[in-house]
Parts: sequence; structure tokens; C-alpha cells
Amino acid sequence: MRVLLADDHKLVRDALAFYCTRLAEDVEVLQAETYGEAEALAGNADALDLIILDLNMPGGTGFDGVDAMRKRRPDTPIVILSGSIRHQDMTDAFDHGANGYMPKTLGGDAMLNALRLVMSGEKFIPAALYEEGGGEEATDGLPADSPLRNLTPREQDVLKQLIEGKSNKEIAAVLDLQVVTVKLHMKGILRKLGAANRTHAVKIALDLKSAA
Amino acid sequence: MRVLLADDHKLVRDALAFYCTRLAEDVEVLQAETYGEAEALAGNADALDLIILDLNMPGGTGFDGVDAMRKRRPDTPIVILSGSIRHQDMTDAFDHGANGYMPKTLGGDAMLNALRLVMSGEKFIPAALYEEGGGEEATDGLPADSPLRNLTPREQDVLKQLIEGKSNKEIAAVLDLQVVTVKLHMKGILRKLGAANRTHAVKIALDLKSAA
DNA sequence: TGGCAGTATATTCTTTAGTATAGGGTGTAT
DNA sequence: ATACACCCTATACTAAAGAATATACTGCCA
Repeated sequence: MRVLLADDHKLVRDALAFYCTRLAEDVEVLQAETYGEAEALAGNADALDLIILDLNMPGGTGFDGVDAMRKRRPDTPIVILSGSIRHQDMTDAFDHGANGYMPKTLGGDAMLNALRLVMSGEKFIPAALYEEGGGEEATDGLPADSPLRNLTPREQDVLKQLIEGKSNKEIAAVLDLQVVTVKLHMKGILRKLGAANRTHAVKIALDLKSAA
Repeated sequence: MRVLLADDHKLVRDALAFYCTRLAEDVEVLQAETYGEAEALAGNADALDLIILDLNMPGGTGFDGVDAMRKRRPDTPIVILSGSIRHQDMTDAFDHGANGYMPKTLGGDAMLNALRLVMSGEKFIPAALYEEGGGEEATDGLPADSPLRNLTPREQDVLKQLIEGKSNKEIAAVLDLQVVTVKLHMKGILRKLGAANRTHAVKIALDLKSAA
């Protein structure tokens, strides 16, 4: 088994190389200190079973290096190493064809198992994805300081229906109200959210919910 | 090592049990056919290193069972088994404190490595998350089969503005069109998305974008 | 060359959305 | 007791949204 390992820090390379030797019986680790070295090794080596790339290397152009490597080795799993756990980096990595995104904060066993997982054809997505806002719409958990809290209970009822795309008439039916009353609450919602119209109010409300 | 395995299909249990025995040297697999059995076993067993729960079991109340198990065993990793790969189920599972979500379509090696990953303290998030639209407002990357793809370029332009909460007049100004023309495209959008009105269209479009 | 999809516009019309104003009904706190 | 905030309804109006139909220009494909 042959692994290509590119990172500018020797300490990181050594640690990773040690883990890699535990992946299988015969493991050969090709170490590279720059993208240039990594590409050269990738071009020469006959077979590669795994490629580990640091995201931030001197002379490295971010995801362009990933693209190049993916182009050169379409079938070899690529794992991105990163010091940060920026959510955008993660999604970018997978968009560029990576098979895993490993924060360097990952523990030894976890890192080893993550590499195993990738080798078996799956992708490794760190849990940080969820801890840093993976996208949710909690039942009704709103931040206490949200402008949505300034809405009266009835206005929140109306807003809830509004977000579902319902018309005033439909909202009136659901809440057992007259259409005029719905309009009344709607006016309060628009004023309090600073929205120009109902559709704008939906955007503002959803923004407040997701980016809390 | 002790693993609690709950699934109503014996075939699935047997297969999983086999994989579990390969996790370590001494593995004891406690099998349960219902949530009730699972909870009983969880209550009696002294130590548990891993809990595997099927999401759809007879008498099972979906994620309530997960909540109950998490409450009973706060520190034991829980992996959710599921036949489907519904994005919402996945996010729900992690919101309810699961440490992994394993589609039954996962291959043997991948499944084994996923379990190892969870045992080492990480979470297992299947790649399907990304294949089914895990990201958010990517540059313009939409799933190829999305109904949003059926929209003509101009309709997509209008929809983009619509999602911002703009009125037809404002959209016309931005796109340098007459209001009637905006209405024309709007009608196409409503028809293709199956929306009753513009606000409904926003909801549908956002749903398609965030959780395909 | 004729058909077709997409784009843009105009006219006419009905429905819905949104504003304004006015009234009456709850509570609850000062 | 009386203010205050919230809730519900009513009438009347203007503006916007949405449906329907018709015309016309483009590019493209068979």
C-alpha cells in the first residue's frame, strides 16, 4: 500500500506517517513538503492508495492543488488536512472532490479510523460540521434576543403559517380568524421585522432563524 | 466489549453482529427485536460500549426511542441504522444526540470502519449528506434533478430576486424589465414549482436548496 | 423553412395584499 | 379605576399580484 502525504510541517508528517503505517501490513509513505513535490510524486508513483494533502502549504494555491491532484489521480481517495475547522473550507473540500476533511485537532484513534473509513470508499465528514451550524430548524428554539421575540404570540402564529407560504385567507382558516384580523397581525409582523411585504418578511424570519 | 443491537429484521441483526465481532477481540452482542427489548437490555447491562438502533421498528416511536436511550446511557455512543437516506432524518438523528447515522446501503468495510470511527469518539456522517444537498447556497451548485433546474435562466433570475423579498416592480427595475414580463416569468415559476403564490414559491425553493 | 422554446411586451381583468380608521372585547399592572 | 397591551372584528380604500390572451422577436434544430 502506498500513501502520499503532503504537509509543510515535518512534525505533522511524522505523526501522520506513523498512523499510516498502522493502516495495513506493508505501507509505504511518500512524504512531500510542498505542492510541487506532491505533484511530482503523484506523477511518478505507479499506484497510490491514499493522498493526504494539507490545505495551507507554502506555494499552495488552496483548492487548486486539490483540483490538480484529483485530475491527476481521479480514483485515489484524497483527504484534506486542515488546522482550522472552517465550515466553508469543509464544503469547498468536498465540492472539489475530496473524500475527507480532517482537522488536525482530531485524536489519534479517530484519525486512524477516519483514514480507514476513507480507504473503504466512504467519505469522512467531521462532527464539527454539525457543531458549527450544519443547518437546522429547531422546533421553536429561538435566541432570546431575536427580533422574532418581539412579536406577540398571535403574530408568531401568523408568521409560522406565513412561512409555509399560505395566503391570508388560508391563515385565517387555520387559525379560525377573519381575514381582516390576519391582515392586522400581518401589519404588525411587517413593521416589527422591517419588511416591505410578506415575502420579504419570510426571508427576514428565515435568516433570523438559521443564522442565530 | 459489549454492543447493544436493535433491529426488527433478524437478517440485519445477524449481519451487523458479524461485523461487530470484528470490532475487537472479545465482543458480546446483545440483540433486541423491539425498542422495549432494547431498553430492557440497556437497563440491565452493566457496561455498554456501543448502541446500534434501527430507526424504523415496530412499536418504535422514531426519535423518541433515541431520546430515551440517550437519557438512559448518556455516555454510550449511539448509531442510528436506517433504510432510507433522508436528509431530514440524518439531521434529526444528530440533533437527538446520535453519534452516527448509517444507511443500510453502506458496504461491509465501510460499515465496519464507520463503527470504529464512532467508537473512537468521532461522529459518522454519511457522504449521502453531501450527495443529497448538505451544503448551503453554494456558488450555484444545484442538484441536477432539482425542480429548480427546470426553470429557464430568466426564471431563475426572477426567483433569485423573489427570494430576497422583492416586489415585481423592484424585480423589474433590477432586471431592467417591464412589470408584466416579471409576472410572466413569475407565472412560470409558480407553475413549475407547484406553488400557490410567490411566498409559497420562496418556501419551496428554499426547501429544495437546503434539504433536497 | 417551418416548428419550437425562450424572451419581451401590451391589454384586460379578478383576486389578494396592504393601509387606514374605528370600534369592542380581554386581561393585568399601577 | 384606569391606563395599557393584546386580541378580534368591521368598513373602505389603494396598490399589487396573478390569470388570460395576443403579438413579436430571437436562436436553434430538424
